[in-house]
Amino acid sequence: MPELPEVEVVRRGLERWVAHRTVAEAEVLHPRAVRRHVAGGEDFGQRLKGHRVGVPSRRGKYLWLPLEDTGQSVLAHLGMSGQLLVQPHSAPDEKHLRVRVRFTDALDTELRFVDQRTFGGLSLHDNTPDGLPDVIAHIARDPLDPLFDDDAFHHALRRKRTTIKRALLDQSLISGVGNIYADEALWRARVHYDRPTGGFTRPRTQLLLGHVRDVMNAALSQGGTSFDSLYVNVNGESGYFDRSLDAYGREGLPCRRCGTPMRRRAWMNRSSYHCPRCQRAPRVSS
DNA sequence: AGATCGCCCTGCTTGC
DNA sequence: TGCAAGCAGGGCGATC
Repeated sequence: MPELPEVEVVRRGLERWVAHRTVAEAEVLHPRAVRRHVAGGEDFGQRLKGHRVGVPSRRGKYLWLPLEDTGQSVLAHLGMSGQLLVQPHSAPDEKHLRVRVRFTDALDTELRFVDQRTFGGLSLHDNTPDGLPDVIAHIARDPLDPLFDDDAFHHALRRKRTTIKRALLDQSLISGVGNIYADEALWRARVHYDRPTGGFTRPRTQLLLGHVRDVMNAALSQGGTSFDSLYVNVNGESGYFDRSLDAYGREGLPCRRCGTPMRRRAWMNRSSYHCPRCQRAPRVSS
């Protein structure tokens, strides 16, 4: 499940292996992969053809490839199971290959979007004056963005009548945090997922943000070293995703701080993992 | 209008 | 053994 660090690893791979190449042909093999492109797969391919790719950018879990001199970008979201792979032409098609992009140069590689569960996809959008695809203008900056405003985040938290894990997953408040890193950061900060945000003090917000950044940077430093030249996103198969987790997936296992068995709770159609001792539930649970 | 919920999708795991 | 249900879950649109 790619979250910010995994997507950033992909972005770096694309910057190295795809930037500044000109599209010869884009082939859509599954319509759902480009469902956000209303005009359809054929049109999507035609519009990429002949354009040069600029430097890939990222905000939260979204990444995009600017198409130079068009004012547009190819936006990508990996969803649950998406991968962007740079493969030799001769590599056999992956079972869940959805989109293939070939380039005009003589390098023997092509870009492939592979996605088993098809929650992810590619689409083409106009850029805002900031160079951001217009459809993600509502996505907040992510906590590794130098322009992320800690103080504004704190005030937004206090304004919202919600609980802390919901807030961490709200991409309009802070982007790039998914279920896994939310649980990890909350465990590190010793905060229960159902704690109301209205009562957060400035130091408590700062502490939590620090842990969010720590856990993401740790994952990033692992991921940054484990992909090779032709495999941009390994998505769980070869190393960077098996980083040590302290909370997520550890139901029944001893808390690494206090030894108390970790708990899993059904939460918003998914799971929340926490230590019942280190992360005390609020008195009035919603 | 802000908060909440259901749905999209496929493969692996679990249980009867 | 075989099938069905459960589970993984980000984001968007509908609904309250």
